Amino acid sequence: MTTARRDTYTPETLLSVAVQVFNERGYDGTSMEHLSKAAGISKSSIYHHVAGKEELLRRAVSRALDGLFAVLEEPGALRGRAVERVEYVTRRTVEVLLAELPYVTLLLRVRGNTRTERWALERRREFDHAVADLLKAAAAEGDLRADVDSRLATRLLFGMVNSLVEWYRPYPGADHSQLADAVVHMAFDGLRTSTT
Amino acid sequence: MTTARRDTYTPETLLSVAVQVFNERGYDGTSMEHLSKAAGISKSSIYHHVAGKEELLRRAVSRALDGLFAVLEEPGALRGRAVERVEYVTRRTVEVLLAELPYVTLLLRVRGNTRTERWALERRREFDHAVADLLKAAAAEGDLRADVDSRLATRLLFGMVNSLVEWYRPYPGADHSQLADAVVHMAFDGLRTSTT
DNA sequence: GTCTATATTACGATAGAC
DNA sequence: GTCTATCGTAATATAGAC
Repeated sequence: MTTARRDTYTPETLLSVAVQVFNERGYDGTSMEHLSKAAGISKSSIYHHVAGKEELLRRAVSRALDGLFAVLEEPGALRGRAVERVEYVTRRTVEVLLAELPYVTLLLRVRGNTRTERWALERRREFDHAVADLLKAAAAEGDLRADVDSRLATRLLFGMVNSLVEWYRPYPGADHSQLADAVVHMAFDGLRTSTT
Repeated sequence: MTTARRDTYTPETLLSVAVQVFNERGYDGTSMEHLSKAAGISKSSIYHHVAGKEELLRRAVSRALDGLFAVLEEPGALRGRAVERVEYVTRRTVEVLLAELPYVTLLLRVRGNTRTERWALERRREFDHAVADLLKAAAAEGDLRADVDSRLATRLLFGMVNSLVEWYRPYPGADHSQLADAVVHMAFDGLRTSTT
């Protein structure tokens, strides 16, 4: 668990170490002792950079949420037919998830035990609702199946997207857009070769 | 399966209380004090029924794993075209997940911090691998898309299925087969009305 | 079977030297 | 900025009465 020590830490560089440990052991399963060993500095040195464990969590989930909400403001999410906007948001959500993998991973595992965690859950709900509205509009325009509730479809869609954090591990030169294509294709066209 | 509250606890009735608290607070975020208050007995009384916190986790994930692996032995998973077997296993997995919701929920959240958790993760991998083999066979028979890797397809499929534990809450008279239909339909035929 | 009381360790966080 | 030392609390688990 102990890693090589760096020159000096900033809140940001310390955060990257902490998030990695949080994701390996779980937030509640990670002690300040675990963090200090992973960072190569003492427990008290960590408190020089951040107020405590929960601030590290807050910084991490904030970064993830900022990335996700920014997608909703991009032109591709605001213009065109609803179905195209849904596909765009889905694809970009995958890309943000992969680009900010450790931070989004931590966000998706928050349980709600502290105020910070409950705030994160609330913001996630806002994001999901925005996408659910898009799905509903796409169904109303006749481009998406109307026999499945939009809320259910959104949940299944993001269940699939979010599950990427459970197994995807980046490698040098990884092509995120290709994986995003596969996810969008499966979500909108399904696994089967021909519809029955 | 009896759910009636008894005068005194057995390991099984205590387990149902513990699993509920584990799922609300997370396993690591749950103390024996939390469990004792939820069960209405003292901490030391819990130790009369089980050896400790980890035994409760082991019993819970074992129950979930037994339910999932049993699906693979059912006739529908062993006979017929591969694509039909995949659909059958998917549908039955959803049904087992919903029938044993608290136990499967806990299983899907283990991180691997203890030996019990690592054993659970290993068994989950075995299950996923069995389904990936089925998917590969279905693609080889031409019934499933061949342009998506079978392991990737399996991961996305079960990402969607497993995400049910994040939001589904049972209610009296709930129709699990209907939800299972919706999941299978979305996974195999997609969200779109017409393929492009 | 359940309780109170307690042993023992681990945890988050702080104090103060350098 | 980092350290050692430590505080106060909360954790898992046990002892022994009833």
